[in-house]
Amino acid sequence: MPQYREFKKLDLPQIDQEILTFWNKEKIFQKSIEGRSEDQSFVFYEGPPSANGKPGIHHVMARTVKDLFCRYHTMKGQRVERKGGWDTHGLPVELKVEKELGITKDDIGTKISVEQYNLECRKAVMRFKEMWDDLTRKMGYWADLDNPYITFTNDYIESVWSLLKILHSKKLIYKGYTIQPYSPAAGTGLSSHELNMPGAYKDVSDTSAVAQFEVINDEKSAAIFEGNAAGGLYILAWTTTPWTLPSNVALAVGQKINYAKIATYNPYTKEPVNLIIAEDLLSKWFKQDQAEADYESYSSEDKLIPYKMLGNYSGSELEGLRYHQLLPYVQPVDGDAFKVVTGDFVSTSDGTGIVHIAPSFGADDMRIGRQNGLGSLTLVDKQGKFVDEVTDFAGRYVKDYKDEENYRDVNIDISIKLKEENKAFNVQKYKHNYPHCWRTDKPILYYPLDSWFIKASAFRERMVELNNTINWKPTHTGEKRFGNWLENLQDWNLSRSRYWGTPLPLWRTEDGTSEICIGSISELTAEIKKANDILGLTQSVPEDLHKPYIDEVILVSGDGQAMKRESDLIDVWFDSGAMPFAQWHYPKANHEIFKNNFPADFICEGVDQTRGWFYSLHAIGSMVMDSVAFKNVVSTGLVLDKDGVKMSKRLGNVIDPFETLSKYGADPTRWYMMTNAQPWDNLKFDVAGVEEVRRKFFGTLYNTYSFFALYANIDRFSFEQSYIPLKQRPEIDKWIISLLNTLVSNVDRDYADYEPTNAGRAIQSFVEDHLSNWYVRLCRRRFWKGDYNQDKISAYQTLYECLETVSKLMAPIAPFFGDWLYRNLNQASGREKYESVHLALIPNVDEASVDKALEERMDYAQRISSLVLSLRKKESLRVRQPLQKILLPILDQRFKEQVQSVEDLILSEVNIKEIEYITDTAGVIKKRIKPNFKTLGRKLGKDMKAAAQAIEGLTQNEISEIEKSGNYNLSINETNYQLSLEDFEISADEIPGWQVASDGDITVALDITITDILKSEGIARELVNRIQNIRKQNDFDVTDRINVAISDHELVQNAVHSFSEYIKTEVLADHLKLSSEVTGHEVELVEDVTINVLASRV
RNA sequence: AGUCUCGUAGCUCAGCCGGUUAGAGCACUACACUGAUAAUGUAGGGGUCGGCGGUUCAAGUCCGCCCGAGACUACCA
Repeated sequence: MPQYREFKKLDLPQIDQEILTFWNKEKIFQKSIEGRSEDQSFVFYEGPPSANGKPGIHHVMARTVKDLFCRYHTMKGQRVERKGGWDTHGLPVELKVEKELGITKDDIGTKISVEQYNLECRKAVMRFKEMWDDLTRKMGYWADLDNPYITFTNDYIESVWSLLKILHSKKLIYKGYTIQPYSPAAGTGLSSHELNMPGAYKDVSDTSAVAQFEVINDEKSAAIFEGNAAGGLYILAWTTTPWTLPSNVALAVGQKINYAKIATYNPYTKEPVNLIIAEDLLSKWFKQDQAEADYESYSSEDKLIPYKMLGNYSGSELEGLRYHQLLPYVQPVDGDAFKVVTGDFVSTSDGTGIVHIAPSFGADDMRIGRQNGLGSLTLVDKQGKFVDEVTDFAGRYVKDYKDEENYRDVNIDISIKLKEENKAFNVQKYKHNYPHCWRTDKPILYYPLDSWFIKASAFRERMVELNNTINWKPTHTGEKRFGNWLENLQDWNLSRSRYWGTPLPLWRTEDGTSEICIGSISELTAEIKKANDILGLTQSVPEDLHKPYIDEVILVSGDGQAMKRESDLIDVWFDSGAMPFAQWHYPKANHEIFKNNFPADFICEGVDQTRGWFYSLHAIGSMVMDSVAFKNVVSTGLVLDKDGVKMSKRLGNVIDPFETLSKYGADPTRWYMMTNAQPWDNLKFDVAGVEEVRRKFFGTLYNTYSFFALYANIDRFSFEQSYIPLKQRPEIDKWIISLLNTLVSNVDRDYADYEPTNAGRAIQSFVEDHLSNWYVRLCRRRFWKGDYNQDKISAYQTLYECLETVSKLMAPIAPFFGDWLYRNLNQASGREKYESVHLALIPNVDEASVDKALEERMDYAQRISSLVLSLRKKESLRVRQPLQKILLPILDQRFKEQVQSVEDLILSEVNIKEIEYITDTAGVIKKRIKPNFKTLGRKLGKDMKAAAQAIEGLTQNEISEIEKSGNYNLSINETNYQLSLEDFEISADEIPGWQVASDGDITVALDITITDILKSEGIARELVNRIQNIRKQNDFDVTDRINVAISDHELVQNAVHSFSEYIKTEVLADHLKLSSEVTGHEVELVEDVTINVLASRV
């Protein structure tokens, strides 16, 4: 018969190795997929990582979550394919290459050809693939590494194009311009990624100005002009970028904000003026004494400038007012201008409550401009200089972009001009947070740039609707973070002016009248042929669809004009969001596969992907398929260092995943990550925690298995006897099986609900607290004592079943150890046909074996034992010393019956002869009464406090009265309340004359009298213990029989005399004798008494 | 700056519908145990549950404000 494998010690990294080799050799991963039917599929999408950087410990986190649910569903009998993937395009790749080559974006096309550059990117992008694959294997992440999808392949690009074509044909793709961060110093637009680089936002001190915009007196404004004091009527607007003032086309007010009209004098020109400003902000610009000063008697020499209130207007009343252009260099031709509009973003937290609008230089401004049909002015060029039309400032940089010598801030000069022309109300330095270009360290500006867009906003409501059907873990990420984002969804800026990425498949005629979107290579082939024919060219489809080759392709419009490709690339997020389609090269191929694999049942990535991959998947799914792209999504938190600080190379607190895996093994790492905190909370990663998991959980489980293996091998237990019905098993077996089934049911539910932490913790608590620390400890003797009888077989079967079930339940989180344990059991017993736990199924719950009453009484047994042990401890009575009895007050019959049926367990656990149950006769037990707040609170309300006091003051007699009659009449503040037994919590408090210990409603007293016979038995047990130690020291086998000789000391005489048989059985001795001449080990029996013991093998 | 999340013992975390001694593990201290032993048990110290206010008979739990940490978003003028 095969033996259960036995080990010297627990070596988890070694187990990883062994199981990895086994998986490889037997192709377990493939079998786990192929063994499941295709119509039982569970669809998982792998979010593609970028292999141009090394994997970190946080990747182990997300991948553990991914892996465990895929494994779980496999073990539920589903077919779970996991196609790996690589994200290969995009800015991070380009930046890295540029850094390595020591070039900047400007050098591309000059110092290095685009061809060469893209070649470098292509080389760089898979640089760490091997390392990633290695990590994947070592951490036990099952994914198909041999057939990954790769975003830079022609097939992938073709699929992406086909999606764009679908969107294009739905008229969802348009060219427009948006306001984007732009670095005049570097001459390039910046991505939000670049703007989010650390240090990009800096506190800077800028010249800010409050400008006076003079309102035109016309029909519309007549009402506002009414009651004016001397001087013109001006609206005040504040800006930190005076250089945008020449491009001003509107002023925005808040619809619901209240504005005041006041009369005062301009602080620079001293001219009388009427000003409009948000009422709440008056105090920001005017002091109390200015309000109190007399407006009429002001003269220009006075220091104090008075003001007086003239009227109040709401924002809506101001809407539509016209004003004279502030700095009339150029007027817009593409729309209306110089009027007051309303904007929802206007607040009164800063400035004047009125916002100056220059659509070319602000995203909000642009948006509000579009909404109101405003024109725009762009009086600054791409170098950041004023254009010629701005006569007096023409050619001057709006910020110091070039480190010019004697650079003079043009904003100051503009402010001076405004002051002189009675157009400035206030000019001062203002400190604020402003983004800077990470490369040049110069302030960026926001500039209108041409872009291609997807009209995602048209699907806003549908996306929100679909999102509500997605199961998000945690909920708030989906409802709040993602949901809020969708509700404010803007169009998707698709284009990127870069080099290494999927080219936009759009060709346009010079004048923009004709455009074509290419959706496939065959279409491109046809179009090229057409162009060749008409334009007389000899081009062909490029072998590589990237720049620069694709840019060389000229197509032809319906009317015979040449069409050139729009030179932009597409956003990489579109690449990754296209993976449900593109990973199968759909729609060019694999229609059936695609149909079976859309949408995903489950995806998982870090929270940082909420607006990234999660969004791009969702958006494309919604727009193209009118469907969610995934049904369940887990977003994992960040992995921080043990002090809660983000890991970074700079701080040197980065944890190398390979080191952790090889030192502790994959399973403890995974287990720690899943059970220490919910995976969506940030994890403070501390290797000490991994070590603790290894020791406590894996160590305990290993010990339990080792214990089982040791005795099962001796008894040659291999589960060959038929399964003993639970009814015929001892109480404790039924109990652990009941707990086990409860565990299976909970864990199965938790896994199904994407709650790995609860699942792991439940398994851990079962193994540590119940299986090892209670079941095995109490049952030890059943395994090593006596014949191979029904009781023993029952013990083996029970323990085996627990271990086997645990191996299955833990396998999703700890795939190596789970499989190792399963195989160790199964190979010896041959109980199941599966060669790996990952091919097995999560066991079914046997509802019939769950016995809550049994679980309750075992809980009593544990608590009572614990109380007795603590009493022993207080009295310094070691457990080996038997004691006669414990006293247990009983409050109701059920409790007594429950305890009685576990009495034996308690007695042997705490080494006591009997339990004396004491009922409440003659007031032996003193009781304590407490109100049951839950039931009483509802009844009594305000009287609760007084009632609690009254109840706690009840006498022993009154308490017994309540117990007997079952009700009590309580009168509080002249109100009578009829209370019943359930409104009280009565428990035993003390037994006068005895030492007691209590835990909740259980109270125990211990009889500490030691009779002679008890004392002898105690000594006998001490002897057994010493002899066992000697056996062990001598390296006897646990089954060896021995002869024993003991010094003839008076202390041991009685013990040996009365308990000879007991001692002999315990230590497997054939003979036991007392002798005056013993040459064995010298051992201390009790304090100050030393005897000699000789144990020799028969 | 906004949105979201979090704040419970020295550390990592539980704490369900609000209900009265606020728990567990680690660490620390002491004492036991030792046919599972690179384990284990018992006991002990350690908390104004981030702060303030509110709702309620009752708040760690619900509400508001503030402080602190983090993530995401951001030209708020």
